[in-house]
Amino acid sequence: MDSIRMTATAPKPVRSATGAVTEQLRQAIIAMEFPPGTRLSEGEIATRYDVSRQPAREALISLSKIGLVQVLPQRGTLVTKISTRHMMQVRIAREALETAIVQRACERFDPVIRSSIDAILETQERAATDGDYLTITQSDSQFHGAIAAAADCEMIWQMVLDVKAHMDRVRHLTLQDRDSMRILVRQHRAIINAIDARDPEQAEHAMRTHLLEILKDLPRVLAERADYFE
Amino acid sequence: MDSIRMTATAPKPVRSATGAVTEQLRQAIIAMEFPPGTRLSEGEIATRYDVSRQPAREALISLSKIGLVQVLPQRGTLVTKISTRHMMQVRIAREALETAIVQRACERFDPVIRSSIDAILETQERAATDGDYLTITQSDSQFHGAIAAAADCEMIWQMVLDVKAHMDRVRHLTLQDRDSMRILVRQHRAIINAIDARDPEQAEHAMRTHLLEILKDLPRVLAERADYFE
DNA sequence: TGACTTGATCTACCATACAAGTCCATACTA
DNA sequence: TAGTATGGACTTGTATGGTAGATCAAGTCA
Repeated sequence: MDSIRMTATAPKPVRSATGAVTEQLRQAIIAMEFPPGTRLSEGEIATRYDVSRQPAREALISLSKIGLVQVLPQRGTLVTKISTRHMMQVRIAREALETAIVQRACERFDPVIRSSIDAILETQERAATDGDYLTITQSDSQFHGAIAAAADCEMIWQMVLDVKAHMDRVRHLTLQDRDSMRILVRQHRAIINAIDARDPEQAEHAMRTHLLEILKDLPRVLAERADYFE
Repeated sequence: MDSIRMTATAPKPVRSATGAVTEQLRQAIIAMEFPPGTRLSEGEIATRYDVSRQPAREALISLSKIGLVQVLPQRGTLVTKISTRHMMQVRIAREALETAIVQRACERFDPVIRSSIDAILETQERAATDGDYLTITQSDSQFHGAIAAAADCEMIWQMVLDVKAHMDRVRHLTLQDRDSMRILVRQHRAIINAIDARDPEQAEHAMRTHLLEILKDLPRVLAERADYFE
């Protein structure tokens, strides 16, 4: 399990309190531990993660830049509700960035990183048959990140990570069955095959359909959990 | 002059010390008031803008997220040098995002905002003949922002603003002559014409050539000011 | 009754003090 | 002289006190 941390997407361990709180809080929000609309506060976060108010504050500011929380001056901080209008832009942005990445990947693709991708796909294959949701999501991020790294687009990948957080939050609401996991792995293979063949149009198309798949359950979630939306 | 603040791209006035310092520092870095490699420090910024260390610190953190400065823990903070590798990704990212915006603009374009764009173009026309660099850059940002707003892509525009900061810094180094200003206005007209005609391919093409123009002087700058690069 | 005032109690924001790591010049030692 | 400690002057990171603004409920006056 620890070997996957050697891939290009492995985040460097954060030693600072601010970084630690930011990361934990980010994951907690994505995992719906703090549902949309939840009222947070610097002091609350501080005591929860056993740090002072300052790191807690800076963590909230960081997440507000991404758009996961909303800081209302002198009033409070709350977890942003999901907005279909916002999700539309998130989808467009991620699609634009990641299709650009795979197109560049068809021109320039680091062979060393390429060889490491097969292992990621195998991990996904096993996780799909096992129905292992956690491993699927983690290795999915690794897959996309590895492609970006191989295409020398790591700065763009950082941008993708920010918008991806919103999609991950929605995805966490859609209960993943084995079928959709298998579809995901198949789509991943289609993407990497197109890159291997240096076919930009095919790669772009494969990536686009893959990303479209992620949000196809959004209307259902909207109907079921209207309180999470605005 | 104040009427232009009514357009969609006008940032809401920041009353907080952190916001004010962030904005001033950002513009100062873009204007090369702090050249790449300059060593900053929280205390230094604090005294310069007459605030305490805390707002200065948070401003530096914000700019480090964009990539304009680099915070080295316990060591210092410096203005990031220009990297051709980084600028390549900046160009790809902005191209991807803004072509996506104009494509969406061909499907959906707010007529009220559309009508305000003509005034922006006229302002640019005057500024180009006058050789007014400041007005050109300001209204350029307004033009792109207005298109994003009309296409209901304001969240994507925020992302563009971040990467645009890097391109603006390079652009500030290339002394703008009247000819290139006129080219800029002509390209803007080509973009808006394509959107008016609801021609996605043409709009994308026009935007792409326009953005390509901005960085065409990058090699010359690299040769002249190698100390700004890494 | 209804509009307004007031005050208690939240909040984020800012200022300041302290802690800990880094760098560098200087002094010391072999 | 070359190498190594060492102490001080930086830096960012963290903790905490205090302030202004927002909210809301209770009270007051018409």
